[in-house]
Amino acid sequence: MASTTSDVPWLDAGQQRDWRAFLEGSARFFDALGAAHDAELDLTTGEYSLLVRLSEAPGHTLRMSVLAEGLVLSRSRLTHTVTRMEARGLVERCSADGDRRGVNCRLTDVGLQVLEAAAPGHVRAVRRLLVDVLEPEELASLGRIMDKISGASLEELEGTDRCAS
Amino acid sequence: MASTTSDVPWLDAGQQRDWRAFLEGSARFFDALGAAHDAELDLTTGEYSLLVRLSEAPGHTLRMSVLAEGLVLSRSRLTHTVTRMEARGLVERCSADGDRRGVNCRLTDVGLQVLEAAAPGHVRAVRRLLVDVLEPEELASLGRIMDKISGASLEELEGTDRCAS
DNA sequence: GGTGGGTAGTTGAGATCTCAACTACCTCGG
DNA sequence: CCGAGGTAGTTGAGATCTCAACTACCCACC
Repeated sequence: MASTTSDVPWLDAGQQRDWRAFLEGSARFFDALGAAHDAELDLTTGEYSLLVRLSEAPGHTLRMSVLAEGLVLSRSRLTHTVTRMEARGLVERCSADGDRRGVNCRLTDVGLQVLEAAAPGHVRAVRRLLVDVLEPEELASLGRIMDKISGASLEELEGTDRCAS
Repeated sequence: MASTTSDVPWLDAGQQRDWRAFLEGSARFFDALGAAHDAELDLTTGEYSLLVRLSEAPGHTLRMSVLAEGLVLSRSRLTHTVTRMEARGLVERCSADGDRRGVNCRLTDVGLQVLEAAAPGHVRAVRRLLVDVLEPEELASLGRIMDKISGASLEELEGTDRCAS
């Protein structure tokens, strides 16, 4: 884009390069990670993340809304995903404690087994594509930087329910 | 995940944190960027990127395969996307020069106008969510790091056609 | 000069995602 | 109590994406 119209703070060449590197790098990374999952695992990356969250939760159980927020999924998308995973027996819904609107999602034994079977392949892929590609201090920088980015986006969408519609 | 099974090089706590920061940060960022596009622009982020590529190409024209590779899209997805954009008059297909299998995609005048109308809002969002959030040297680091990540993923998928099926 | 193997792009059906209702519940003020 | 307004989750229809054929073409070798 030529920067003819003024009063818009265009990006300079370096910013442009860096931003595009981010755009392209994440696209390629998530694409390659997805390909690795397709090739050797029975779970998409999204399903895997969902199971991981549950496996870390007390009682292997989490409220739908907590899952949605944590996984950066819309409520609707989570509903559909959980429905599919429930049909496969990986996960089950149970009504929540006090609030009768709430629904809990619980990891089943089968789900745990599937997760454990998938974990090595997943971790190998994350190493191959990310962790082992960077110097330790680069990985740490990436972590710090991405936290800042998370923060800014979170702030922008607070109040809104982009991922909670 | 507890790391009981051995012989898999699990991530240590720091690596885990950094990797998850990347995962969550990109998800939140692209979600927020998409929301910004929805709110003020007539183009999704993907459509915007496609128009940008064309606008930078000689003759505002690019081969489908080049577009697909550059945008990290499968051939099939690009076909569908271009079909929809062509129906909106943003872009047009024309048969390529020497190779009669090839198809060129060209930016139309309308497409250029729409792109120019969208650019300020897009750039503002990228600033707000990324560029202005980071110190200049952080943005530069991010760029370098993401280039390395791109490289690793590209290497992994070379030969394969994950994004060219 | 034709045949085998590759490349470019498309197609359509099924899977997934989005968006806007919609149900059911909670909460709080009056 | 009851009603208004908010929250949790679901639903279904339409949009989009994926995957596996499929068409058309190029190339190189015999």
